[in-house]
Amino acid sequence: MITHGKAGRPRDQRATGTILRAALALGEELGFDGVTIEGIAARAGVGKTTIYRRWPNAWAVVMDAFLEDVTRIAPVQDRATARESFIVSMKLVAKSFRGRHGKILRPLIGRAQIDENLRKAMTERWLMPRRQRSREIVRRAIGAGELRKGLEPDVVLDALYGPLYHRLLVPYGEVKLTDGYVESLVNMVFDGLEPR
Amino acid sequence: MITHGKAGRPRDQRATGTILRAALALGEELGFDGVTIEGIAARAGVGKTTIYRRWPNAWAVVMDAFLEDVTRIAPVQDRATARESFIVSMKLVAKSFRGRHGKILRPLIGRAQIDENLRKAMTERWLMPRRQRSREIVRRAIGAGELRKGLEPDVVLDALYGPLYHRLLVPYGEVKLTDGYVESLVNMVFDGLEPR
Amino acid sequence: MITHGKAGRPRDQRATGTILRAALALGEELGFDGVTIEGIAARAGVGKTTIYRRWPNAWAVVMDAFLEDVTRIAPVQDRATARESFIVSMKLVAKSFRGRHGKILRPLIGRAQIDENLRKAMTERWLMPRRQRSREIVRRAIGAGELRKGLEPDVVLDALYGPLYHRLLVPYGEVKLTDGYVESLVNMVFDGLEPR
Amino acid sequence: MITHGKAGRPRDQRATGTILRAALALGEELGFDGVTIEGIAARAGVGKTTIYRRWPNAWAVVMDAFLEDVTRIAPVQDRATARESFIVSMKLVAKSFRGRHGKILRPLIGRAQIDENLRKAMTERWLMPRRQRSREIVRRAIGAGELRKGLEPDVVLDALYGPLYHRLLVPYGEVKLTDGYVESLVNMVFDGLEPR
DNA sequence: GTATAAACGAGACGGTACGTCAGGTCTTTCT
DNA sequence: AGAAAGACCTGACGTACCGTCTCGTTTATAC
Repeated sequence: MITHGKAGRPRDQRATGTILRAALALGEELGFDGVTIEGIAARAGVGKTTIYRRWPNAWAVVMDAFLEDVTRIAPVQDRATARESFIVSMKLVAKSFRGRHGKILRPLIGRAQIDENLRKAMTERWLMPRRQRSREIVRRAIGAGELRKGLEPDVVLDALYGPLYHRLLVPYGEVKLTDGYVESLVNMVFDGLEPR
Repeated sequence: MITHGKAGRPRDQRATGTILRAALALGEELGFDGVTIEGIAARAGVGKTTIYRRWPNAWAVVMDAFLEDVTRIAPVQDRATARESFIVSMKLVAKSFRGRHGKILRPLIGRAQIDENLRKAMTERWLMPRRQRSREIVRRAIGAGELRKGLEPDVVLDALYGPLYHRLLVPYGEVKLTDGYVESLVNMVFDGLEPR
Repeated sequence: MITHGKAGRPRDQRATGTILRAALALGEELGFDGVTIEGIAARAGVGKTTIYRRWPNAWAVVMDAFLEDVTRIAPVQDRATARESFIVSMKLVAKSFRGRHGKILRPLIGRAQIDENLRKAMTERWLMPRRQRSREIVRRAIGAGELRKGLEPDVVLDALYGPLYHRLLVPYGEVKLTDGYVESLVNMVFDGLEPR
Repeated sequence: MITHGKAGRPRDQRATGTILRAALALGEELGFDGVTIEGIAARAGVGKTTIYRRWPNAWAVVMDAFLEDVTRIAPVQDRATARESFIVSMKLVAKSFRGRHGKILRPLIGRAQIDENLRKAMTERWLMPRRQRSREIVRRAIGAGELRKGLEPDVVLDALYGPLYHRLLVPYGEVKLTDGYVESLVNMVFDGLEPR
């Protein structure tokens, strides 16, 4: 009497989408700490159990809603030179930080400081893949002689992307993530601080 | 008949300390999202009103408890050269991130993404003063010819400190904030990525 | 092409029995208010729909399980005199109250105070038939001169059986339904309270 | 430092009353199994905790609401003879069964079959006191020669009151608790079933 | 030295959301 | 077409904290 995982009513795929959209809408209206399982359920016209069957808590829903479309926004760009690749890629990232995604991302990374599962999801489904491809660009540029031999790709990437996240997350003033900022940042890191 | 704010029983100064210590203890035991006004009150043997009279919510208590001793930990160091100053200062910061303060700081910065008052407190009472002094070091180094003319101090500081906070907050892997990392990071940024 | 009520898979008759047994078992383990359609289904290894196809709710299942065997337990006894008939019959009833059936009957009558369908089922399938036969015994005894003329059979039966149910259901102390109690009760009612 | 059970804000006595009244009102509107802590709280304009602080569940509230005024309704009456005392007392009981209290009492006794605390409350706060006084009447009547020597008061009371509860709780037909019924019942029990 | 005033601990108050359970219905696949 | 499995929406459960509000008590300044 083998029931090979097919018995029973299948999960309603439309419900999943409705829930994700409701979560984002609520977050944008009330702020993401105001997102509540009960709120999502009411907004999506869905029972609470239907949500709990898919996610363990409200933040996990928001994270999924975010990851759903973040991947196609701001993908890592590959250009002729590393310098150019990073300027283009990072301008895309800065743009998404300035816009709708920044509004979601800040609370999400914030919450991830406390919620280990959230942290893991963010790492595996978003950041690691980006890192991978970026590391490749650095390695190729080293091989091609564009970048100094002996550089550690991860340190390089920290030096480039670190400041972006720093400005997003760490509140030391009112500085903005403009395209100009990205350009002068990348150039500065490529050229070094000292006079030649 | 003006009673110039001196009438009535004065606030118990010992209670303030007890509350702060209780908040930290609870945070370290349960995680900082498990810190609750009721929990602190019970732990400190204090009424809830006594806490609400001093702080608006539990995170504000934790923030105060943190700021209380963070200032004397890892103050900005000033050495003969900017490169040296940053290496020393940032090693202190890295050390505090690796230890007890990192455990508190991560949740706090996390929560500050959502709580505007927390963000403001952190900026004004901790980050801005540090920035100020660091900016001065950069400016002096430019004047002394150690650093390239025309550099914007804030971009420089982002390039140096950004990666540190990035590794603390953004989960892309298991890299650690060692002293060696700080050294190679600072040197890399000072020297630039390209071969000379 | 008429398929007159024979089409499709026939109901599994064994399932009916399994369900009834599961309901009783659960009731005896958890108390009868802990009996749940989901619980019965899980215990009987049966889908919830299979139960809903046969009964409207959990109490109806329990009622059926009870009525299944209550009829053959404690049937109304007919002896030479009414007094004897009632002593024997009521001792049987008292015995069943003291035992397993009392454990089920109390919650059932309790629930019947609220659930009109339960009340109806209990009346029609259990109590009315007994009443009928008991009334006959009373009427015959009146005709035979054993009982006073002009007595209303229903009042007589209330006076005899009422105390039994009273002790079962109404909690005024710790009195027990012993055989001795039945005997002295019946004799007292037959003889009257006043000295002759 | 003795805090003699007086510390803290005292319970709001008006809330207690509002809750009890809300519980009864809901019960009469929806039926007593439809009475819910959430419903009572909403109706009374009170937080759920305020109810849970006083009672463990909805039935306990209903029981308290019932007991509140049941004591002054239908108190045990004492007349010249036992026969008269019981006729008057039981007519009062029958009347209350026919009216508002019967509507509440049936579900309550019903639920008490399942809920041991309810059973206990009903016994101690309502039934036992009545029993006590009724027993006294029986004993006095025995002493005065109105009743046969050697009668057990509890069996006598069962024979008198049992039928009343029987008709209230056990569904064998549509017989009503009229004054006439009470009279013929009491007389029958006093006189006995057999012709003299 | 007696008011007056504020802080204190305790704990009740009306709320919101939690995560769970069961209800009764509906939708699959299997027999 | 019935059965099992299991998803669906609904509604109530009992709990935890929220931030506010009495209480009675304590501790200080002001008159």
